[in-house]
Amino acid sequence: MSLEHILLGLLRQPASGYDLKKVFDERIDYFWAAELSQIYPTLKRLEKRGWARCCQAVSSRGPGRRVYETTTAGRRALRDWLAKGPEIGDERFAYLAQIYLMDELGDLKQTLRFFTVLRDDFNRKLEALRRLERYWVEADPHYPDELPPPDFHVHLTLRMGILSLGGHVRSCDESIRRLRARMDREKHTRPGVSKSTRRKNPHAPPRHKLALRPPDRKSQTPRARP
Amino acid sequence: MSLEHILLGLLRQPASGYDLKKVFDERIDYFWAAELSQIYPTLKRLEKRGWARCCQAVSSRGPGRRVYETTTAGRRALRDWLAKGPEIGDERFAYLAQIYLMDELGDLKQTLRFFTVLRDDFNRKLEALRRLERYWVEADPHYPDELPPPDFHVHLTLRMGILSLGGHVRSCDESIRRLRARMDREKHTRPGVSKSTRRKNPHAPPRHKLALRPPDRKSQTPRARP
DNA sequence: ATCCTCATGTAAGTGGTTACATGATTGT
DNA sequence: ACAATCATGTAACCACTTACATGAGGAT
Repeated sequence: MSLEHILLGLLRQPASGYDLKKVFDERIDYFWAAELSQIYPTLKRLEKRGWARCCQAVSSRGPGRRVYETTTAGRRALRDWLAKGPEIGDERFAYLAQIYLMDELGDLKQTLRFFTVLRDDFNRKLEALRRLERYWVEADPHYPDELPPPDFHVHLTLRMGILSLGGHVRSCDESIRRLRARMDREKHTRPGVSKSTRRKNPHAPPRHKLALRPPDRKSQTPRARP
Repeated sequence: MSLEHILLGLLRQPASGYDLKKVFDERIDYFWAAELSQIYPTLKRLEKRGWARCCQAVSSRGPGRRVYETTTAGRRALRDWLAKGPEIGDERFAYLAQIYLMDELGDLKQTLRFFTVLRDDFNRKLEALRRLERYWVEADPHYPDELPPPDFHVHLTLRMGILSLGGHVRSCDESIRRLRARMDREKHTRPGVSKSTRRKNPHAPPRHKLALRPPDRKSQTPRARP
């Protein structure tokens, strides 16, 4: 479980479950989400396993705080996780599945609308990360070159987030251009409802010429499974 | 559940659970994975709900095939799903979490190794998709402009996959450049084990200057929750 | 004989979400 | 008085994975 290891990493600085939730929402958000209802039991599990220790603390309001901290055994587990290389699961992208099947709507205008919404969403997230980066640049005169190692790694993570989101936005832009080009071509060659934009019979099953297996089937990258 | 809707889309052409598994492994793989043990119960559920119908068929070897097909009610459900806009969950990226916490290893060389492995993995996946695209280009003289709508949407999906994976590879390349630059600088300014590459005390908790909340906290994009 | 592919499934477990329960303190 | 924030948690559910069970037919 990755959440366990992430908590191990964050708890190198003591924090309560409630504190951690804020860290996720305010800073980790763009690559990992976590709910309190999952954080609390995970903390207990870490404690039971000896990877984190807990001490009670008082709060000005509300119930007593349970402040956790990673133990040396916990840090060993964290290092093992980091050292065994990148964990790339088979990520699932529902929006790609939607595009794959969107011929069902039989209307390229809807596909176009879908892509613009998608683009705007990626772009909003991208802007949020860029704001964060700008803030760091302004706050620290020698950002990012002179950063101490922990901050440098945080910086690397943020850069990855910004660059890959930028890639997503550009992907959408390219698709939107292609879509518009195709729609223009159809409008000019046969005005009115063309046979390509609107399905003649919406109940006819779609025929995928392209959905053929590629010739070198065996040489395709197999999914990484542990 | 997205798998339900994906099956609804794929079953516009009749197929058995076993057939569908192959479709996932050979073509859908880069944006959605599915196991047989999940596909079979889902098919039953779709049938019970009236979104798919099933008919028995014989097989030359092995038990009888249960061939499913989407019903008109099922296609309505599929269209509703597609029409209600992109489904962008809070994707989790364990490898970004690993980078975020990798200062724990206290050795930039290991971070660099991590990034090169990551880059190679993205690149292998990218090459697989490019091979697929090349195959389509060669097989069809007027690819992609003259494609019928279903194939055009499959094409759009593949392009999105290729472009965003390309973005990931470039992100890794940039990080690798930055890492090398920093390592070079350290080597020249203070030869031997420098205080930036190696942690003096591996048990000291890391201090994150950058892990501060940005000034415009409230204006950050909230996660989309339905 | 033994293994691979075809073809169906079940059962147990994991990682995560949604909804609910509780109660103190502070601000409007 | 009412809502928001602080702070803890539980219970039920959901999507998905791993491991297991079964058995026919063809290939080595």
